[in-house]
Amino acid sequence: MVTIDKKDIIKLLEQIAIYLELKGENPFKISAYRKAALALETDQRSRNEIDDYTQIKGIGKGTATVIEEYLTTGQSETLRQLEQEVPAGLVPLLDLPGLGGKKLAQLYQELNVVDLTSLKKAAQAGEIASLKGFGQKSAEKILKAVEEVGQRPERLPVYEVMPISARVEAYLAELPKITRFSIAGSMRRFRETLKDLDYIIATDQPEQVKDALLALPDIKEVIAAGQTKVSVLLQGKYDVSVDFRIVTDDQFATTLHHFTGSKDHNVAMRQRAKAQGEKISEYGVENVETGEITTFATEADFFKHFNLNFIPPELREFSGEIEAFEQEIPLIEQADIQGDLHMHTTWSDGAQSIEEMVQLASELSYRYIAITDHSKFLRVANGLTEQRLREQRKEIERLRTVYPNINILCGVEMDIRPDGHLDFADDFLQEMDFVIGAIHSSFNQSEAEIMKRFVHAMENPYVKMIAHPTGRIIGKRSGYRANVEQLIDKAVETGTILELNANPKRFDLSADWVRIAQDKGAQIAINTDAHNKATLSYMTAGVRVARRGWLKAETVVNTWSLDRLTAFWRQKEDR
DNA sequence: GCCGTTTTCGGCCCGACTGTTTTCAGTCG
Repeated sequence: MVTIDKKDIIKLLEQIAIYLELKGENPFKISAYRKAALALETDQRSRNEIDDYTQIKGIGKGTATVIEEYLTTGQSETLRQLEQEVPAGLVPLLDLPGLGGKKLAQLYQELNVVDLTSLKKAAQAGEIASLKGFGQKSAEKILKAVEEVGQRPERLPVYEVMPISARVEAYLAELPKITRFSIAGSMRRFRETLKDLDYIIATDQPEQVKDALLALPDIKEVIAAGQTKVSVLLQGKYDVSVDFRIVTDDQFATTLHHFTGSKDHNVAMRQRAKAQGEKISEYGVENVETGEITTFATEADFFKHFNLNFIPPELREFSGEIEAFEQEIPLIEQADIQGDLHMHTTWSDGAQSIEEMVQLASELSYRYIAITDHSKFLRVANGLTEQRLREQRKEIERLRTVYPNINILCGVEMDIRPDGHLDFADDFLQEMDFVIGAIHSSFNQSEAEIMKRFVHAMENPYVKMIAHPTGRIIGKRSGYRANVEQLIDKAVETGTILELNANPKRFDLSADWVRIAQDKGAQIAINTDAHNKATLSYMTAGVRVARRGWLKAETVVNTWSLDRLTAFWRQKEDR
């Protein structure tokens, strides 16, 4: 018997929605299935804790029947029927720009398009342009889309897009006709992966701004150039589409909110507005009765209008933020950070000397840092032996006298070896100020083997933190088979800190996990894992991920004083 | 398909842009 979990149910409902879309079904029916899937996702309970699905708002009798059938038989008659009516090959075609359910249904019915190959054939044969509702331009667009398929991943990791975003922002900052501007969309919410970039621009000279935007360097294609919206494709390692919304200054706050999203957050906000007789659009809040439109100077004022505190963009994912921010919730901020507990130097695989790292950390006004080079097992990274770590301590002691304003900890990022043994014995570990446990080998082990390694490390009184707990690289590899839930429980039990690695390629633990970790009472450290000068500044990105995970400063140990931190460590040793 | 102390029927979030139209549908965010 195959076990079906909540994710499987969510997938089923989404799958049904996709097929209904391709059938050209009533859009509200389609969105009802999507809403049901979302309602399940938002519900904190696991499958076994839910007995009556109709109790969940958004799930009625119909959907509940579909779910029950799926749970008892492992099949869904609804989905099976749809699969018979609609060729499966059409599903991925929904991702092509300009093609939605209705147009695909038409292509299927009139040209017998069933998959990418047949779509390509129809496009190349010039059959599309003569269809009703299509034309020369849409035929060309489809052909182009078909040929470009697979050339770019659908979503790009945020680290690929950050430099492009920085370039666009530098360009906007120089434009004279702009009153103010802001990043919006999923970049402002700081999601791990993005589809495009969005900017909101306030100006009273929209025509000039539009022309200036169309003069951006590296434009590969202009997708839209309307009165309030300019959309371009920027050429780079990956092509990234960038949308600009041009509005007046009084519309800025509501437009910014609207295009920051997320979509689900916006829907929920509009429902809240509706309940008080108002309608939200990007241009303001309309009183339904009088038609009067209210605008706001800032987003904070906008939220205040709905009796809410300012909801940080990072939290606008429809995961409880609207109700929660009826109260004030202080999240961690960059300014709370007192130090960085994970960084490398030329002693192992870093690019900077210890002294350079100390200088840079001083410039960031940190109170303390830990120098944590790799340990001897990691030969490829020039890992340090006991002997070399003792030599490194001498150098650190020398620097302590040169830089009295910052505390420098003698640390090590110690390997947890494949068999679970730690790279150093306890009597050496107790010489160190700070020991990190980390996995850098045998990524393919089973979950049980990986967890055995972690548990053994966490049970050691001298291992104070686990670095990059899942080992993932966003968009590249999924990491080792860590059971994060179990890891968090063990961290709470043993008083071991879990790392939020601020490297944008890692962000490991992820926002979702640190949120759970905080709820369970675990302590988190946000560390850059810097290997050179530039990457010490990853802290800003790490803090934003922490905010996405609703972290308060209190949860994050590197907002604490060094005294409090060492007292916390002592507790673990005294257990 | 879901929902409801204004409704068990008739709404469902809202608007811009494009392309194919001659007043609008489809797509997108």
